[in-house]
Amino acid sequence: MRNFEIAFAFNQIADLLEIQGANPFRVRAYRRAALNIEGLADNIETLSQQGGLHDIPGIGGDLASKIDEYLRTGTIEFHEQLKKEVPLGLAKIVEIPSVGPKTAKEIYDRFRIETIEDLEAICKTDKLMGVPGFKQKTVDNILRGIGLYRRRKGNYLLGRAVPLARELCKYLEGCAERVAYAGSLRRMKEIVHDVDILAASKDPAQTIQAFLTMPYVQSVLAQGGTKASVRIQDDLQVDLRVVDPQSWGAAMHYFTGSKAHNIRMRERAIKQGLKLNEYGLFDASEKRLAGTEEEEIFEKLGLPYIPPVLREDWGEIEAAAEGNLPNIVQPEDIRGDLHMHTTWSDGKYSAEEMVEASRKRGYKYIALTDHSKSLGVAGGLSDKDLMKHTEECRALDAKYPDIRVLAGTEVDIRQDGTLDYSDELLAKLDFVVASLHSGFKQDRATLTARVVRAMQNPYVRVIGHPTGRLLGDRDPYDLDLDEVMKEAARTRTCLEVNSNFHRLDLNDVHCRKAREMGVHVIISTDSHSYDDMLNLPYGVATAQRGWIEKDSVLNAKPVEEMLAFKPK
DNA sequence: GCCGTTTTCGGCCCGACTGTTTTCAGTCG
Repeated sequence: MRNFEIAFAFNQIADLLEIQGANPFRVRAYRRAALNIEGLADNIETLSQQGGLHDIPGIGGDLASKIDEYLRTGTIEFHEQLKKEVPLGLAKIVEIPSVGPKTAKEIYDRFRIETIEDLEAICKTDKLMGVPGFKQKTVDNILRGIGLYRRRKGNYLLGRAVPLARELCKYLEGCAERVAYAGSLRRMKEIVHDVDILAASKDPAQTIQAFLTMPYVQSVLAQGGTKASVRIQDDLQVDLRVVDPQSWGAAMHYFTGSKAHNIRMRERAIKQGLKLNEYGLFDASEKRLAGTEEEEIFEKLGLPYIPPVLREDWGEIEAAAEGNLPNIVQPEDIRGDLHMHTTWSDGKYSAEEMVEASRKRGYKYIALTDHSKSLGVAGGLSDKDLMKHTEECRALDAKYPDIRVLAGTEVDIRQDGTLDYSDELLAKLDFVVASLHSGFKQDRATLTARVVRAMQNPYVRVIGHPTGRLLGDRDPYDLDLDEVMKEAARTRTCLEVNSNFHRLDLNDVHCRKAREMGVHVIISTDSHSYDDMLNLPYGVATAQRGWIEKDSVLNAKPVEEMLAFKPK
């Protein structure tokens, strides 16, 4: 997919234009286009060939021709021109918190600094102090921003941020009427850069004081009458905003975002002669029409409630207006976990222990899918052990009538695309997941062919963690997902949404694509321990962000129906 | 640069905090 390349180019154009002091609305146009291209489920090349670029919101004649230019030539002349006019290093410098385009340009014009290192060096001299508008505090802030920028590589994974945010909210509960986290965390994005907490309080000063003195706080970054920012352990920034209880709903909506979604909602309000801000929804005479509850805002704007996971301006407002919001899968729809490991391979707990843990969670069925023989490091099962494993699954199934225990495997797709067990063996199992665990560096065609071949096996029901990425650690394999999804739809092979928050694989954008291509998914935890089982909500949220409906989630179906969904 | 219930020009979301300023620009979300 060239989508990300083009989105990157547009974002960079926006940065460079901003530094040049271009029309801010023009800058915003590039940003918006980049955002929409990133969130696109379709391959932009295909879209371009079909003449469908204009259907992307924010893409008009000019940007469409720039996209075509990029697809044709690999560059955009305007982009190249800008890069000659503005040093690229300045675009990096603008990413430093507290350094915006104006500051960057000012410093560049005076000192010709082009890198973050240059900037740091000059901050450590007293040269900046002579510049109008620059004093010690400004310089200190830039230095602090540089430090923050460098550490930002440790982006916070969703699965780490959620428990932390819950803890912080709990801490503040005694000091406000209502407390909740908002922002990208509430939208359940896979990576968050900060935590936004909202509090409703009649005494904001007291709430803010409590926030600033929490035991987790390392330093205070900003504080005012209604908002404050702190840094807590591991350099995570936490922002608190305090509003009057009657504005709770409006503020929740506002601070949940996304920004693009908010802008669209405000535009919708304006068209109805109303004004929407974080305090409420108001008519022309400033009369408050809604604001205490989030639901009221949608209602007064003539929309059904849009869940936070959908608020990305990926078409949800249009869908809501037409009554076509997807009936997204819910955590309670999940009837069983179809990807789990035990001590037979590299799991921490025995098969029986995993069965009991699953019963406690109320699952109706599970598949114990230990690794196959090639995966020596993970204690993959020999042919003989696989049969013993199957016997134990059958025995457990008989012992616990309230849960169906399926004998399964996570079979390796070998480097040549064959599977690690013979069809004869696989035929004896109830549930087969096939995954890549080796040969990640193979070229696109080879990797794609491996997965396609695996899907053509009549026993393979699921491809596990299809893209192989590890957030922050390993890029996805170079796979032609278009091809994979086409074959998945044709062979009725499911793709996994792996709930491990280091993976979330498929991701939200892929899920959206799967939905559009009619591919079924399973949402599973790939549990190696009890703790891993708690990750399910992250997988569900990822599917939700991809508009996946209950009907296309294999493990939301009753067991017989699930088993009857056989691959072709 | 996009876009249209104020439609092909002239708008474009809106408010808080900081640091530098005596009234505001820059940055951020």
